[in-house]
Amino acid sequence: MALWIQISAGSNEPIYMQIVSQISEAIAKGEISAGQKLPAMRKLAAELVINPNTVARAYSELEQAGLITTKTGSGTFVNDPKLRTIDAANINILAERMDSIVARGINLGINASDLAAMFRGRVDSFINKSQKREKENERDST
Amino acid sequence: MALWIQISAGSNEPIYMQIVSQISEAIAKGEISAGQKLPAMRKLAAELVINPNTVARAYSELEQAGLITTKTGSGTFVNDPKLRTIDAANINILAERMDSIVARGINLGINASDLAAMFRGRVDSFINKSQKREKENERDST
DNA sequence: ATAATGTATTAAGAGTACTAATACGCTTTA
DNA sequence: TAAAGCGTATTAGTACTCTTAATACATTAT
Repeated sequence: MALWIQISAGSNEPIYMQIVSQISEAIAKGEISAGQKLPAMRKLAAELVINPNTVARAYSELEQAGLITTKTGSGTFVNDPKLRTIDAANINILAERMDSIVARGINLGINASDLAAMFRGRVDSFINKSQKREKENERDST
Repeated sequence: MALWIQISAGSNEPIYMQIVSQISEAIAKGEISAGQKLPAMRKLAAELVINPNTVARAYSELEQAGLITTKTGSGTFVNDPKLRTIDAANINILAERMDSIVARGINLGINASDLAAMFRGRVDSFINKSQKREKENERDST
């Protein structure tokens, strides 16, 4: 378990957001499992050569999103996916973001079928990794 | 043809971006057709009670995205969709945005099938409107 | 106790978003 | 040709965000 997070300083995306995105996606893909401990804020900050407050900001966002839980003195841990609840407001935000992508894709000249297929492909790549992980975990615990 | 653009001042999304999004989606849905003239910057600014420069900023973004063309002295017009070219760089950006949405959806507890179906639904709603428009245009020109 | 971890506060610099005021150049139209 | 309409460009200022920095504090683990 080393350092899977890569930040690019030249990006227009804020550093704390890059961290949020990468950890979010890692959790969705099952690359980090429930209960697992994330790197300590100071350590991660040192490895990425950024300020600890920036990491704290990222972890704070992730906690607010319900993905992790921080315990003072102990560390930061990934939540159990089963605890997550589907909120209507979040669904709406997701729908709006989808609309934005759909408009962008169509305006780029991509037809409807290709666009849907593309999205399906991205979903599958998440699920495949997630299922791989589950198998590995089963084998490990055996 | 009145004013379909609605901006909310309290939104965290910048005003010029709200304009960009709404016009982009309107173009994708075919609610604005190729060759059609957009509202003059000053007029739109007056109607929305915002600064003309903000509208100029929005139109500038749309032009850079290849969706519209501005002609000094004449006005701003929607481009012909057939002229749009699919760029690899844009596809990658689209893929990244999809990944972000997929992670978000899965982490919210939505399963893969539902997520893909949801996206498909958004795509269809665009296409349906687009086709409706095409029929109306055929009828009008008859 | 000591080390490790997260929390909180305050301050400052850099960059971005938006508004504002204004002037200029091109095109259409009377 | 002159006026009106439209987009372009520049400069300035205010407000907000991102990031770093320097600390100090509270809780937990060893």
